[in-house]
Amino acid sequence: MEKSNKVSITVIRRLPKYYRYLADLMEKGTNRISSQELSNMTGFTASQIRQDLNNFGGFGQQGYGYNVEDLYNQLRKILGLETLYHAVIGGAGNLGQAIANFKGFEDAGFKVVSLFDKNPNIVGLKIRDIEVRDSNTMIDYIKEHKIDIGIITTPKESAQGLADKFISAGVKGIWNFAPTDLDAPDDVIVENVRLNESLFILSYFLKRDFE
Amino acid sequence: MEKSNKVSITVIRRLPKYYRYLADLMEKGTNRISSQELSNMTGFTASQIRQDLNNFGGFGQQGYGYNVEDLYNQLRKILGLETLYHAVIGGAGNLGQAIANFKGFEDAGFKVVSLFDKNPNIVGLKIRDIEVRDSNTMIDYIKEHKIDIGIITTPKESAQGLADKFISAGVKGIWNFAPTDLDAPDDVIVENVRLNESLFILSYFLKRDFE
DNA sequence: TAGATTGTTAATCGATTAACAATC
DNA sequence: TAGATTGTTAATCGATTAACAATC
Repeated sequence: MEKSNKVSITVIRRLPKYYRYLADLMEKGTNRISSQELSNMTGFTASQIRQDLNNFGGFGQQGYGYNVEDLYNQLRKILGLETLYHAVIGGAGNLGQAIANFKGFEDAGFKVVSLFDKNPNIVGLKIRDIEVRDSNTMIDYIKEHKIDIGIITTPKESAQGLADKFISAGVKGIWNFAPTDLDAPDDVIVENVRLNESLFILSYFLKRDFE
Repeated sequence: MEKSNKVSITVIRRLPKYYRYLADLMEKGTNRISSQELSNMTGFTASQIRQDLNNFGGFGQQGYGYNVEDLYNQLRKILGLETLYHAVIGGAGNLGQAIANFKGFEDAGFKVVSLFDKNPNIVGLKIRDIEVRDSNTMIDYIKEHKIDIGIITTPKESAQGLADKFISAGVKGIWNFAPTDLDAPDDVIVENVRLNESLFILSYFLKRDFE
Protein backbone atom coordinates (compact mmCIF):
# COMPACT_ATOMS: atom_id res chain seq x y z
CA MET A 1 0.00 0.00 0.00
CA GLU A 2 3.05 2.19 -0.41
CA LYS A 3 2.21 4.33 -3.41
CA SER A 4 -1.43 4.55 -2.37
CA ASN A 5 -1.38 8.31 -2.17
CA LYS A 6 -2.62 9.48 -5.53
CA VAL A 7 -4.48 6.60 -7.09
CA SER A 8 -7.14 8.09 -9.32
CA ILE A 9 -10.75 7.98 -8.26
CA THR A 10 -11.70 6.03 -11.38
CA VAL A 11 -9.44 3.20 -10.24
CA ILE A 12 -10.76 3.29 -6.70
CA ARG A 13 -14.34 3.06 -7.84
CA ARG A 14 -13.52 -0.22 -9.58
CA LEU A 15 -12.04 -1.85 -6.49
CA PRO A 16 -15.35 -2.78 -4.86
CA LYS A 17 -16.32 -4.74 -7.95
CA TYR A 18 -13.10 -6.74 -7.84
CA TYR A 19 -13.71 -7.32 -4.18
CA ARG A 20 -17.26 -8.51 -4.80
CA TYR A 21 -16.22 -11.05 -7.43
CA LEU A 22 -13.35 -12.27 -5.30
CA ALA A 23 -15.78 -12.87 -2.45
CA ASP A 24 -17.90 -14.95 -4.83
CA LEU A 25 -14.84 -16.94 -5.90
CA MET A 26 -13.85 -17.57 -2.31
CA GLU A 27 -17.32 -18.87 -1.58
CA LYS A 28 -17.07 -21.23 -4.54
CA GLY A 29 -13.71 -22.41 -3.26
CA THR A 30 -11.67 -21.17 -6.23
CA ASN A 31 -8.02 -20.72 -5.29
CA ARG A 32 -6.57 -19.08 -8.33
CA ILE A 33 -7.66 -16.47 -10.85
CA SER A 34 -6.02 -14.78 -13.84
CA SER A 35 -6.58 -11.20 -14.91
CA GLN A 36 -8.19 -12.62 -18.05
CA GLU A 37 -10.73 -14.59 -16.04
CA LEU A 38 -11.43 -11.56 -13.85
CA SER A 39 -11.91 -9.62 -17.07
CA ASN A 40 -14.55 -12.09 -18.25
CA MET A 41 -16.40 -11.69 -14.99
CA THR A 42 -16.19 -7.97 -14.44
CA GLY A 43 -16.19 -6.66 -17.98
CA PHE A 44 -13.03 -4.64 -17.42
CA THR A 45 -10.05 -5.52 -19.62
CA ALA A 46 -7.36 -7.82 -18.25
CA SER A 47 -4.83 -5.08 -18.88
CA GLN A 48 -6.84 -2.60 -16.89
CA ILE A 49 -7.23 -4.99 -14.00
CA ARG A 50 -3.48 -5.60 -13.82
CA GLN A 51 -2.84 -1.87 -13.98
CA ASP A 52 -5.38 -1.15 -11.30
CA LEU A 53 -4.02 -3.71 -8.88
CA ASN A 54 -0.44 -2.64 -9.49
CA ASN A 55 -1.27 0.75 -8.09
CA PHE A 56 -1.24 -0.94 -4.72
CA GLY A 57 1.35 -3.66 -5.16
CA GLY A 58 2.35 -6.70 -7.17
CA PHE A 59 -0.15 -9.19 -5.86
CA GLY A 60 0.14 -11.70 -8.70
CA GLN A 61 2.67 -14.21 -9.83
CA GLN A 62 3.88 -14.64 -13.39
CA GLY A 63 2.63 -17.76 -15.06
CA TYR A 64 0.11 -18.35 -12.29
CA GLY A 65 -2.16 -15.39 -11.80
CA TYR A 66 -3.55 -14.24 -8.49
CA ASN A 67 -4.29 -16.21 -5.37
CA VAL A 68 -7.96 -15.51 -4.70
CA GLU A 69 -7.79 -15.41 -0.93
CA ASP A 70 -4.65 -13.33 -0.88
CA LEU A 71 -6.02 -10.78 -3.33
CA TYR A 72 -9.29 -10.66 -1.42
CA ASN A 73 -7.45 -9.90 1.78
CA GLN A 74 -5.30 -7.29 0.08
CA LEU A 75 -8.42 -5.54 -1.16
CA ARG A 76 -9.96 -5.71 2.30
CA LYS A 77 -6.94 -3.85 3.60
CA ILE A 78 -6.81 -1.37 0.73
CA LEU A 79 -10.49 -0.56 1.15
CA GLY A 80 -10.06 -0.26 4.89
CA LEU A 81 -12.73 -2.83 5.60
CA GLU A 82 -10.89 -4.18 8.61
CA THR A 83 -11.18 -1.01 10.62
CA LEU A 84 -14.36 -0.72 12.68
CA TYR A 85 -16.13 2.61 12.47
CA HIS A 86 -19.02 3.74 14.61
CA ALA A 87 -21.81 5.61 12.90
CA VAL A 88 -24.99 7.47 13.77
CA ILE A 89 -27.91 8.32 11.53
CA GLY A 90 -29.39 11.80 11.43
CA GLY A 91 -33.04 11.58 10.41
CA ALA A 92 -35.06 8.55 11.52
CA GLY A 93 -37.76 8.68 8.86
CA ASN A 94 -38.38 5.89 6.39
CA LEU A 95 -35.00 6.11 4.78
CA GLY A 96 -33.14 6.44 8.07
CA GLN A 97 -34.90 3.41 9.45
CA ALA A 98 -34.25 1.38 6.31
CA ILE A 99 -30.58 2.35 6.39
CA ALA A 100 -30.39 1.37 10.06
CA ASN A 101 -31.48 -2.10 8.93
CA PHE A 102 -29.02 -2.21 6.03
CA LYS A 103 -26.98 -5.40 6.13
CA GLY A 104 -24.08 -3.97 4.15
CA PHE A 105 -22.69 -2.12 7.17
CA GLU A 106 -21.10 -5.18 8.64
CA ASP A 107 -19.24 -6.05 5.44
CA ALA A 108 -17.83 -2.55 5.32
CA GLY A 109 -16.79 -2.47 8.97
CA PHE A 110 -19.39 0.05 10.06
CA LYS A 111 -21.67 -0.16 13.04
CA VAL A 112 -24.69 2.06 13.49
CA VAL A 113 -25.13 2.77 17.17
CA SER A 114 -27.86 5.42 17.25
CA LEU A 115 -30.41 7.32 15.23
CA PHE A 116 -31.40 10.93 15.91
CA ASP A 117 -34.61 12.73 15.13
CA LYS A 118 -36.33 15.89 16.26
CA ASN A 119 -39.81 14.39 16.02
CA PRO A 120 -40.88 13.46 19.59
CA ASN A 121 -43.17 10.77 18.22
CA ILE A 122 -40.19 8.84 16.89
CA VAL A 123 -37.74 9.50 19.71
CA GLY A 124 -37.53 6.45 21.95
CA LEU A 125 -38.34 3.99 19.17
CA LYS A 126 -36.00 1.09 18.53
CA ILE A 127 -34.93 -0.09 15.10
CA ARG A 128 -33.47 -3.54 15.56
CA ASP A 129 -31.85 -2.68 18.86
CA ILE A 130 -30.78 0.80 17.83
CA GLU A 131 -32.47 3.56 19.75
CA VAL A 132 -33.82 6.77 18.24
CA ARG A 133 -32.63 9.69 20.35
CA ASP A 134 -33.49 13.35 20.47
CA SER A 135 -31.57 15.53 17.98
CA ASN A 136 -30.65 17.93 20.75
CA THR A 137 -28.53 15.28 22.42
CA MET A 138 -26.66 14.37 19.25
CA ILE A 139 -23.52 16.47 19.51
CA ASP A 140 -22.81 15.32 23.04
CA TYR A 141 -23.50 11.73 22.09
CA ILE A 142 -21.07 11.86 19.16
CA LYS A 143 -18.32 13.36 21.29
CA GLU A 144 -18.87 11.00 24.18
CA HIS A 145 -19.01 7.83 22.09
CA LYS A 146 -16.27 8.92 19.67
CA ILE A 147 -18.48 8.45 16.63
CA ASP A 148 -16.58 8.35 13.33
CA ILE A 149 -19.37 8.64 10.78
CA GLY A 150 -22.52 10.70 10.41
CA ILE A 151 -25.21 9.50 8.03
CA ILE A 152 -27.63 12.06 6.62
CA THR A 153 -31.10 10.82 5.73
CA THR A 154 -33.01 14.07 6.23
CA PRO A 155 -34.61 16.20 3.52
CA LYS A 156 -32.18 18.49 1.72
CA GLU A 157 -33.30 21.55 3.70
CA SER A 158 -31.86 20.14 6.93
CA ALA A 159 -28.83 18.47 5.40
CA GLN A 160 -26.21 21.21 5.67
CA GLY A 161 -27.23 22.10 9.22
CA LEU A 162 -26.96 18.48 10.23
CA ALA A 163 -23.59 18.16 8.48
CA ASP A 164 -22.33 21.22 10.39
CA LYS A 165 -23.34 19.58 13.66
CA PHE A 166 -21.63 16.34 12.68
CA ILE A 167 -18.48 18.21 11.76
CA SER A 168 -18.41 20.32 14.90
CA ALA A 169 -18.84 17.17 16.96
CA GLY A 170 -15.84 15.65 15.25
CA VAL A 171 -16.95 12.99 12.78
CA LYS A 172 -14.39 11.94 10.18
CA GLY A 173 -16.81 11.07 7.43
CA ILE A 174 -20.35 11.72 6.22
CA TRP A 175 -22.54 9.39 4.19
CA ASN A 176 -25.04 11.73 2.59
CA PHE A 177 -28.38 10.66 1.15
CA ALA A 178 -29.78 14.18 0.84
CA PRO A 179 -29.88 15.50 -2.72
CA THR A 180 -27.58 18.44 -2.10
CA ASP A 181 -23.87 19.22 -2.11
CA LEU A 182 -22.44 19.62 1.35
CA ASP A 183 -19.80 22.08 2.46
CA ALA A 184 -17.23 20.33 4.58
CA PRO A 185 -13.55 20.81 5.43
CA ASP A 186 -11.05 18.74 3.48
CA ASP A 187 -10.32 16.35 6.31
CA VAL A 188 -13.95 15.27 6.54
CA ILE A 189 -14.74 12.71 3.85
CA VAL A 190 -18.14 13.11 2.21
CA GLU A 191 -19.61 10.27 0.17
CA ASN A 192 -22.91 10.99 -1.53
CA VAL A 193 -25.65 8.57 -2.52
CA ARG A 194 -27.67 10.25 -5.22
CA LEU A 195 -30.88 8.29 -5.51
CA ASN A 196 -32.58 11.00 -7.53
CA GLU A 197 -29.69 11.30 -9.97
CA SER A 198 -29.67 7.56 -10.44
CA LEU A 199 -33.36 7.74 -11.37
CA PHE A 200 -32.65 10.56 -13.80
CA ILE A 201 -30.02 8.45 -15.53
CA LEU A 202 -32.49 5.58 -15.79
CA SER A 203 -35.02 7.98 -17.23
CA TYR A 204 -32.48 9.30 -19.74
CA PHE A 205 -31.72 5.88 -21.14
CA LEU A 206 -35.35 4.82 -21.19
CA LYS A 207 -36.07 7.79 -23.36
CA ARG A 208 -33.20 7.04 -25.76
CA ASP A 209 -34.33 3.47 -26.07
CA PHE A 210 -37.71 4.44 -27.46
CA GLU A 211 -36.44 6.79 -30.12
CA MET B 1 -31.78 16.60 -29.18
CA GLU B 2 -30.63 15.66 -32.67
CA LYS B 3 -27.14 14.33 -32.09
CA SER B 4 -28.18 12.73 -28.82
CA ASN B 5 -27.20 9.27 -29.90
CA LYS B 6 -23.71 8.74 -28.62
CA VAL B 7 -23.18 11.23 -25.87
CA SER B 8 -20.68 9.72 -23.47
CA ILE B 9 -21.84 8.40 -20.14
CA THR B 10 -19.50 10.76 -18.30
CA VAL B 11 -21.38 13.70 -19.79
CA ILE B 12 -24.76 12.20 -19.01
CA ARG B 13 -23.85 11.65 -15.38
CA ARG B 14 -23.20 15.36 -15.02
CA LEU B 15 -26.59 16.42 -16.36
CA PRO B 16 -28.52 15.78 -13.12
CA LYS B 17 -26.21 18.15 -11.28
CA TYR B 18 -26.83 20.92 -13.79
CA TYR B 19 -30.51 20.23 -13.50
CA ARG B 20 -30.40 20.40 -9.72
CA TYR B 21 -28.64 23.76 -9.66
CA LEU B 22 -30.96 25.16 -12.31
CA ALA B 23 -33.93 24.13 -10.18
CA ASP B 24 -32.38 26.06 -7.28
CA LEU B 25 -31.86 29.11 -9.50
CA MET B 26 -35.46 28.97 -10.71
CA GLU B 27 -36.63 28.87 -7.13
CA LYS B 28 -34.56 31.94 -6.33
CA GLY B 29 -36.04 33.70 -9.35
CA THR B 30 -32.77 34.02 -11.27
CA ASN B 31 -33.40 34.46 -14.99
CA ARG B 32 -29.95 34.28 -16.44
CA ILE B 33 -26.78 32.29 -15.85
CA SER B 34 -23.38 32.11 -17.52
CA SER B 35 -21.27 28.99 -17.86
CA GLN B 36 -18.78 30.67 -15.53
CA GLU B 37 -21.38 31.11 -12.80
CA LEU B 38 -22.53 27.54 -13.27
CA SER B 39 -18.90 26.54 -12.97
CA ASN B 40 -18.62 28.29 -9.61
CA MET B 41 -21.66 26.44 -8.37
CA THR B 42 -21.03 22.96 -9.69
CA GLY B 43 -17.26 22.80 -9.63
CA PHE B 44 -17.08 21.77 -13.28
CA THR B 45 -15.15 24.11 -15.57
CA ALA B 46 -17.08 26.63 -17.66
CA SER B 47 -15.58 25.09 -20.76
CA GLN B 48 -16.76 21.64 -19.80
CA ILE B 49 -20.25 22.90 -19.10
CA ARG B 50 -20.50 24.54 -22.52
CA GLN B 51 -19.16 21.41 -24.17
CA ASP B 52 -21.58 19.20 -22.27
CA LEU B 53 -24.62 21.27 -23.14
CA ASN B 54 -23.59 21.56 -26.77
CA ASN B 55 -23.91 17.82 -27.13
CA PHE B 56 -27.63 18.42 -27.09
CA GLY B 57 -27.98 21.79 -28.75
CA GLY B 58 -26.96 25.43 -28.56
CA PHE B 59 -29.05 26.57 -25.66
CA GLY B 60 -27.12 29.71 -24.88
CA GLN B 61 -26.73 33.11 -26.43
CA GLN B 62 -23.43 34.88 -26.99
CA GLY B 63 -22.85 37.81 -24.70
CA TYR B 64 -25.76 36.80 -22.50
CA GLY B 65 -25.37 33.26 -21.25
CA TYR B 66 -28.22 30.84 -20.68
CA ASN B 67 -31.82 31.52 -19.80
CA VAL B 68 -32.36 29.57 -16.59
CA GLU B 69 -35.90 28.48 -17.25
CA ASP B 70 -35.20 27.52 -20.83
CA LEU B 71 -32.13 25.49 -19.95
CA TYR B 72 -34.02 23.84 -17.10
CA ASN B 73 -36.77 22.82 -19.47
CA GLN B 74 -34.30 21.57 -22.05
CA LEU B 75 -32.66 19.39 -19.41
CA ARG B 76 -36.06 18.09 -18.32
CA LYS B 77 -36.62 16.96 -21.88
CA ILE B 78 -33.13 15.54 -22.34
CA LEU B 79 -33.40 13.56 -19.12
CA GLY B 80 -36.85 12.35 -20.10
CA LEU B 81 -38.40 13.69 -16.92
CA GLU B 82 -41.62 14.63 -18.66
CA THR B 83 -42.57 11.09 -19.51
CA LEU B 84 -44.55 9.29 -16.82
CA TYR B 85 -43.37 5.75 -16.06
CA HIS B 86 -45.17 3.26 -13.87
CA ALA B 87 -43.06 1.18 -11.54
CA VAL B 88 -43.41 -1.72 -9.15
CA ILE B 89 -41.10 -2.74 -6.34
CA GLY B 90 -40.00 -6.34 -5.91
CA GLY B 91 -39.22 -6.96 -2.25
CA ALA B 92 -41.24 -5.16 0.41
CA GLY B 93 -38.75 -5.36 3.27
CA ASN B 94 -37.27 -2.31 4.94
CA LEU B 95 -35.56 -1.02 1.85
CA GLY B 96 -38.54 -1.67 -0.41
CA GLN B 97 -40.83 0.17 1.96
CA ALA B 98 -38.44 3.08 2.28
CA ILE B 99 -38.11 3.31 -1.49
CA ALA B 100 -41.89 3.24 -1.83
CA ASN B 101 -41.91 6.36 0.31
CA PHE B 102 -39.13 8.03 -1.63
CA LYS B 103 -40.14 11.54 -2.69
CA GLY B 104 -37.74 11.67 -5.61
CA PHE B 105 -39.98 9.54 -7.82
CA GLU B 106 -42.27 12.42 -8.65
CA ASP B 107 -39.44 14.67 -9.79
CA ALA B 108 -38.21 11.95 -12.11
CA GLY B 109 -41.63 11.18 -13.57
CA PHE B 110 -41.95 7.79 -11.94
CA LYS B 111 -44.95 6.46 -10.06
CA VAL B 112 -44.78 3.37 -7.87
CA VAL B 113 -48.09 1.55 -8.09
CA SER B 114 -47.43 -1.71 -6.26
CA LEU B 115 -45.00 -3.65 -4.12
CA PHE B 116 -44.58 -7.40 -4.27
CA ASP B 117 -43.39 -9.82 -1.64
CA LYS B 118 -43.55 -13.55 -1.03
CA ASN B 119 -43.88 -13.16 2.73
CA PRO B 120 -47.60 -13.65 3.58
CA ASN B 121 -47.20 -11.52 6.70
CA ILE B 122 -46.43 -8.48 4.57
CA VAL B 123 -48.83 -9.12 1.69
CA GLY B 124 -51.87 -6.90 2.08
CA LEU B 125 -50.01 -4.14 3.89
CA LYS B 126 -50.22 -0.62 2.57
CA ILE B 127 -47.25 1.74 2.28
CA ARG B 128 -48.70 5.21 1.78
CA ASP B 129 -51.53 4.00 -0.39
CA ILE B 130 -49.48 1.44 -2.25
CA GLU B 131 -50.50 -2.13 -1.65
CA VAL B 132 -48.14 -5.03 -1.09
CA ARG B 133 -49.23 -7.92 -3.30
CA ASP B 134 -48.24 -11.55 -3.53
CA SER B 135 -45.16 -12.24 -5.66
CA ASN B 136 -47.02 -14.91 -7.56
CA THR B 137 -49.37 -12.33 -9.04
CA MET B 138 -46.56 -10.05 -10.17
CA ILE B 139 -46.07 -11.07 -13.78
CA ASP B 140 -49.77 -10.80 -14.55
CA TYR B 141 -49.98 -7.47 -12.78
CA ILE B 142 -47.07 -6.04 -14.76
CA LYS B 143 -48.56 -7.15 -18.06
CA GLU B 144 -52.05 -5.97 -17.21
CA HIS B 145 -51.02 -2.56 -15.92
CA LYS B 146 -48.32 -2.03 -18.54
CA ILE B 147 -45.61 -1.43 -15.95
CA ASP B 148 -42.46 0.17 -17.34
CA ILE B 149 -40.03 -0.22 -14.46
CA GLY B 150 -39.14 -2.95 -12.00
CA ILE B 151 -37.33 -2.02 -8.81
CA ILE B 152 -35.29 -4.69 -7.05
CA THR B 153 -34.92 -4.36 -3.29
CA THR B 154 -34.46 -8.04 -2.46
CA PRO B 155 -31.28 -9.71 -1.20
CA LYS B 156 -28.80 -10.54 -3.94
CA GLU B 157 -29.76 -14.22 -3.99
CA SER B 158 -33.23 -13.42 -5.35
CA ALA B 159 -32.20 -10.53 -7.58
CA GLN B 160 -31.54 -12.30 -10.88
CA GLY B 161 -34.67 -14.42 -10.59
CA LEU B 162 -36.72 -11.33 -9.94
CA ALA B 163 -35.06 -9.53 -12.85
CA ASP B 164 -35.91 -12.45 -15.14
CA LYS B 165 -39.55 -12.19 -14.11
CA PHE B 166 -39.55 -8.44 -14.70
CA ILE B 167 -38.01 -8.93 -18.13
CA SER B 168 -40.35 -11.71 -19.17
CA ALA B 169 -43.29 -9.56 -18.10
CA GLY B 170 -42.04 -6.78 -20.34
CA VAL B 171 -40.52 -4.02 -18.23
CA LYS B 172 -38.30 -1.54 -20.04
CA GLY B 173 -36.02 -0.71 -17.17
CA ILE B 174 -34.78 -2.04 -13.85
CA TRP B 175 -33.63 -0.02 -10.86
CA ASN B 176 -31.47 -2.45 -8.95
CA PHE B 177 -30.53 -2.10 -5.29
CA ALA B 178 -29.21 -5.64 -4.92
CA PRO B 179 -25.40 -5.86 -4.75
CA THR B 180 -25.02 -7.99 -7.84
CA ASP B 181 -24.66 -7.57 -11.60
CA LEU B 182 -27.80 -8.48 -13.48
CA ASP B 183 -28.01 -10.23 -16.83
CA ALA B 184 -30.51 -8.45 -19.03
CA PRO B 185 -31.03 -7.99 -22.76
CA ASP B 186 -29.74 -4.80 -24.35
CA ASP B 187 -33.15 -3.20 -24.70
CA VAL B 188 -33.80 -3.39 -20.97
CA ILE B 189 -32.05 -0.56 -19.16
CA VAL B 190 -30.47 -1.49 -15.85
CA GLU B 191 -29.45 1.21 -13.40
CA ASN B 192 -27.72 0.04 -10.26
CA VAL B 193 -27.60 1.68 -6.84
CA ARG B 194 -24.56 0.30 -5.07
CA LEU B 195 -24.98 1.17 -1.42
CA ASN B 196 -22.29 -1.24 -0.32
CA GLU B 197 -19.79 0.05 -2.87
CA SER B 198 -20.48 3.60 -1.77
CA LEU B 199 -19.67 2.58 1.81
CA PHE B 200 -16.46 0.90 0.63
CA ILE B 201 -15.38 4.10 -1.05
CA LEU B 202 -16.09 6.05 2.12
CA SER B 203 -14.07 3.49 4.04
CA TYR B 204 -11.20 3.77 1.56
CA PHE B 205 -10.89 7.51 1.97
CA LEU B 206 -11.28 7.38 5.74
CA LYS B 207 -8.32 5.07 5.86
CA ARG B 208 -6.18 7.31 3.64
CA ASP B 209 -7.02 10.28 5.77
CA PHE B 210 -5.54 8.77 8.90
CA GLU B 211 -2.22 7.80 7.37
C1' DT C 1 12.15 -26.90 -19.33
C1' DA C 2 8.02 -24.90 -21.87
C1' DG C 3 3.86 -22.51 -21.21
C1' DA C 4 1.43 -19.16 -18.90
C1' DT C 5 0.65 -14.88 -17.07
C1' DT C 6 2.24 -11.09 -14.62
C1' DG C 7 4.22 -6.25 -14.19
C1' DT C 8 5.31 -2.46 -16.79
C1' DT C 9 6.39 0.44 -20.72
C1' DA C 10 4.70 2.40 -24.99
C1' DA C 11 0.83 3.55 -28.06
C1' DT C 12 -3.79 4.89 -28.48
C1' DC C 13 -7.87 6.75 -27.36
C1' DG C 14 -11.06 9.80 -25.17
C1' DA C 15 -12.09 13.49 -22.11
C1' DT C 16 -10.89 17.95 -20.32
C1' DT C 17 -9.10 22.44 -20.77
C1' DA C 18 -7.63 26.45 -23.32
C1' DA C 19 -8.26 29.67 -26.78
C1' DC C 20 -10.66 32.53 -29.78
C1' DA C 21 -13.64 33.83 -33.63
C1' DA C 22 -18.52 34.52 -33.97
C1' DT C 23 -22.15 37.18 -32.43
C1' DC C 24 -25.66 38.82 -29.32
C1' DT D 1 -21.08 50.29 -30.58
C1' DA D 2 -18.29 47.89 -26.91
C1' DG D 3 -18.39 44.24 -23.73
C1' DA D 4 -19.66 39.80 -22.67
C1' DT D 5 -20.13 35.15 -23.41
C1' DT D 6 -21.23 31.52 -26.31
C1' DG D 7 -20.08 27.60 -29.62
C1' DT D 8 -16.40 25.23 -31.42
C1' DT D 9 -11.74 24.05 -32.76
C1' DA D 10 -7.13 22.98 -31.16
C1' DA D 11 -3.96 21.61 -27.44
C1' DT D 12 -3.33 19.08 -23.36
C1' DC D 13 -3.96 15.82 -20.16
C1' DG D 14 -5.21 11.42 -18.27
C1' DA D 15 -7.01 6.91 -18.73
C1' DT D 16 -7.31 2.71 -21.35
C1' DT D 17 -5.44 -0.67 -24.27
C1' DA D 18 -1.73 -3.14 -26.50
C1' DA D 19 2.55 -5.28 -26.37
C1' DC D 20 6.20 -7.78 -24.52
C1' DA D 21 10.18 -8.79 -21.57
C1' DA D 22 10.54 -10.81 -17.07
C1' DT D 23 9.78 -14.77 -14.56
C1' DC D 24 7.23 -18.20 -12.08
